[in-house]
Amino acid sequence: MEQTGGYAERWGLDRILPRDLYESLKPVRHGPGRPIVRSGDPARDLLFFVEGRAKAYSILENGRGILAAFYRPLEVLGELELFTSDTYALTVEALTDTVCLVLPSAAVRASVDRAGRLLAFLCERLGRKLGERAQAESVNLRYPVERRLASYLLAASDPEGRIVGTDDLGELADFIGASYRQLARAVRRFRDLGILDGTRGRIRILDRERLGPRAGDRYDR
Amino acid sequence: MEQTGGYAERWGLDRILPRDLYESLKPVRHGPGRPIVRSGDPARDLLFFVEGRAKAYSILENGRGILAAFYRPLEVLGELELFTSDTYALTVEALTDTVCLVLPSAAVRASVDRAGRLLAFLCERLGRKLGERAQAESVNLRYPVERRLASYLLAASDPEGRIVGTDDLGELADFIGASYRQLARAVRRFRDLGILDGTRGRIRILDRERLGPRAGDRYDR
DNA sequence: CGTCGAATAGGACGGATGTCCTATCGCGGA
DNA sequence: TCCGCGATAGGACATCCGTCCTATTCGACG
Repeated sequence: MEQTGGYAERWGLDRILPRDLYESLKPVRHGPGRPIVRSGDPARDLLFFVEGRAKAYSILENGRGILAAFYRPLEVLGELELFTSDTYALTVEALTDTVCLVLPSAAVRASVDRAGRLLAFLCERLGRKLGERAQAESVNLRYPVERRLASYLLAASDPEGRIVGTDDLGELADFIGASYRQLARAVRRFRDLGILDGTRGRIRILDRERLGPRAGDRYDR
Repeated sequence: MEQTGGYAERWGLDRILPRDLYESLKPVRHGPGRPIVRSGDPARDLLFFVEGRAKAYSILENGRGILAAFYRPLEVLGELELFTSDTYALTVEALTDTVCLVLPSAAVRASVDRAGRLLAFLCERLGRKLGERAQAESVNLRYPVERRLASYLLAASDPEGRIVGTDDLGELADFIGASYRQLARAVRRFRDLGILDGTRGRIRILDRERLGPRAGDRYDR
């Protein structure tokens, strides 16, 4: 059963999955730029994202996108759709080489009575995601871009100022729901203040301290 | 055990709850304007909202609010926090006389192994809420207020044009993430076009057909 | 019926944001 | 090294939007 390369144990999936489900886990790999699940495709699987980085997004009718989240292990994909929907809501795209352990959704639904731990785990993840989305929505909707940028940088950087999420302005614009142009203006102001640095669509934090007062509510509360 | 007034059976809670949890359900009533749960309070209970109407909202540091949802039975409150958080994220306020059947969260957490059906049910509700929030966020963030108004009216009205959600412009402004003023401008334009009617902060749909082309993505997909 | 007060409708203005477009930059190839 | 192309930085402008303020309206009450 080491076809899952030890990932299942490392992330404790052996403790939350009934034995039969645990044994039916299958690893699936995707390289950078490849879609792991695609919005609108039949939601047949529940996936445990155990290796690499990925981003989740959706595209609206008017062609504009929302970058919903950046994923790193451990993450679950397809849990939103498990009891709710036939098709995936978001496209999740690998940013690096990734590994997912895959379980057919139908098998999970069929073992509800034995899968209390798994379902509790999924409730926890869903609760967390819902909380995060609600918070991000509020911030995106109720603060100007400059404050959103400050919020993001605080939420996505460590104390030394290294950015954990994305430092790509294009992606960031989609994430905080702004145009590239407007985000660039905010970056410019922060650069003039000596808070940020960077060129060619990338940014670097110079003075994390001074971001706080400019941030308002944060994305990660 | 008819202290729950038949609500538990009507909504099928007897089929998803283990016997001991089912028997510990307690009805709680709240009148209009009363908070059912308050943002920031300890999240001690899981509540089944079985009677009346309510609204859920949060307030940001800058004093601005987000109206997250309107609830009518059957709805679940506190499921987001069940495995995730110590405190309620949103304030839920009764709009009419309401009844909730209440279960201590700790009791639910303690019966994970027996509560597969309940947890599956909660996963379904969470998945639905998450999907709805994500969709609403996208629309709010990526379309101008006029299109959001059209989207809302389509999502919240029946084919004859009766509004199911709120017809109060103040509440609606919070819900779609706009200022009252800006929403009023959009209402004005639609009124000039003969699509809407109404005064004193209330609206009525005259011509539902013509909303479609003005809507873009909808809140309820 | 007239008056008063609270709430609504709408004007004025400035700021925030998006779109479009151009100048500039950086890198790869000749 | 120089040239050319794709990408980035930033200007110009129109629109969307929020805040502030005032006129108007509706209803309650005398």
